[in-house]
Amino acid sequence: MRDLFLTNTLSRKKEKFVPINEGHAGMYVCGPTVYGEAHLGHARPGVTYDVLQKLLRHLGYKVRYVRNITDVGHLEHDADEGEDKIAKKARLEQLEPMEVVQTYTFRYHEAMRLLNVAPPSIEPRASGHIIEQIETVKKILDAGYAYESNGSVYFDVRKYNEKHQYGVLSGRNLDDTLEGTRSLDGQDDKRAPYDFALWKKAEPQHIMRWPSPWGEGFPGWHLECSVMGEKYLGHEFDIHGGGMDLMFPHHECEIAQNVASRNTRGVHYWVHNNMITINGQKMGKSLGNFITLPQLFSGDHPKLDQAYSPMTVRFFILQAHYRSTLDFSNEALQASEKGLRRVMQAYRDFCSLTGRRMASLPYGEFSASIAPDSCKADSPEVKAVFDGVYDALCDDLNTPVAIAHIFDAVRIVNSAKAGQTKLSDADIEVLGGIFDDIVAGVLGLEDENAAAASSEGGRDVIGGLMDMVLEERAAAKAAKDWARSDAIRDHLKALGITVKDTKNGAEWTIE
RNA sequence: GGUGCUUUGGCCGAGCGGUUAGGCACAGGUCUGCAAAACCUGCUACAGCGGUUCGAUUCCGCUAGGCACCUCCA
Repeated sequence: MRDLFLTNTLSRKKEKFVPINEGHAGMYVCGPTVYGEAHLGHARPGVTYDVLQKLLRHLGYKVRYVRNITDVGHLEHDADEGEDKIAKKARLEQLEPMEVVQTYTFRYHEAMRLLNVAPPSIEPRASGHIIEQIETVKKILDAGYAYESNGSVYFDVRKYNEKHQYGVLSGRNLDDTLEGTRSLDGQDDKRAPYDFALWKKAEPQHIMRWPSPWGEGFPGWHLECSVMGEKYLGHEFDIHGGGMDLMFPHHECEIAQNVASRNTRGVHYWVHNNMITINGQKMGKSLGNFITLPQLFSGDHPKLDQAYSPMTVRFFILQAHYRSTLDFSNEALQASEKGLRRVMQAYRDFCSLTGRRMASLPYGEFSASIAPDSCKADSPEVKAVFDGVYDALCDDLNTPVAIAHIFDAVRIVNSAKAGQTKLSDADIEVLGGIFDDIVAGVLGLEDENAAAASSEGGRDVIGGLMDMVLEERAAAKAAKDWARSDAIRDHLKALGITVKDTKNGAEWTIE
């Protein structure tokens, strides 16, 4: 099996991925808190870990991918009167909290589906694991790393830090943390400002509440990931992903909870994606500078010059390394749109040239037609593409470099199409594998044109009609009736069909 | 204030002690009734100042700018 290297936040270094169980990979990723529309920022982890998951599968691992839905416990502030995000939204919109959860879970799924982000193996919800969370709180209390206070239970960070290291992940020590922690009102129940809630007492007006040994309440935000990760992936598992902004305190608390409740940090590889910025600033809810995914897809936002297709957004994200910030701009998105079009056009041309079919991957599936560790290509150029693509992807998921090599493949295909070069059968097989397994499979780029034209067998009907129309135009051209042939082309253009004349006759694509 | 990251050509964005990343845009050419696409060619940058080195965009130091986390955030 080809070696995969990942940057582990714990060591701040690239490490070779060695799974706990050979041939298997367990991965947990922090999903959304479903109290609002998903925005461009949410697309980044969605796409990043989708690619990681698909790469692992392509390399031969059996993957269990768990991505949670946070539907309770995520507070506005860490203060006691901080309101639950879901409950607040429910109050504002006069809905049941679970109506809010349902609405935005559905919309999140819809956005992910459009981005061709495969659904996880398991998508657990915090509210569905209250019992398990209560059990974990008990264990932490029993271990002496938590205390009850006025109906709430808090994690005793100082006590924990005596034996263990609070801050291993984010690289800070307790004194730094103390120095930076603001004193918020309403924290009287806590012994120290950096202590965090495992269980919160529900105030009388609080709707989402569950009985517990400490009275009616609800679980603290950090708890769900520890609990559900353990439940579905085991005491220890391989990979935990999430946004860099979750590193502290969320993931730090997760590690502390794991150690306190089950005596292990639990996670072997911590992977963190960087943020998407706009005008150099983090795109986020609190700054209000976000563009939602539906807005992006429709173009309906003052900052958008045009609509951008889901695949353009996906390609845009993949053109930067996941650990770098990525700045949103119309220019950058437009460049991605054109670059993507070039890749997909070459993929289409490659298929028609060689009589292959484009990989049509049902939602969530991936392709594995070539072996990642043996390249049978004849030409050095094709070999270089193969090596370049796999080396890049296995080197900490370097998608921008992989894409750079895919553009080399595009050039190879275009040269062949122009009759400038010939491809051997072996070269065709390797290139086919690159397109099917990597472009369509791992990177998850699908042909939006083909999808439109081929829906429900429409391609055959449309194809027949197009043959008819283009024959008509060819006849006009033969008679040098340029007005007529241009009129046909203009008319089709107005319908969203672009016609290009090539040496081999007219070609058409639907926008 | 604490901690960490970052500064690449017109734009986006990789990378790294000695190599042209790549895309977009731009210019010229080939092809073409026109258009589009494609192909070929051109465009060689790494904030500033020092240092280490045979050699630095890449390592070290300083200066300046930017960002993130420390409070909810993907």
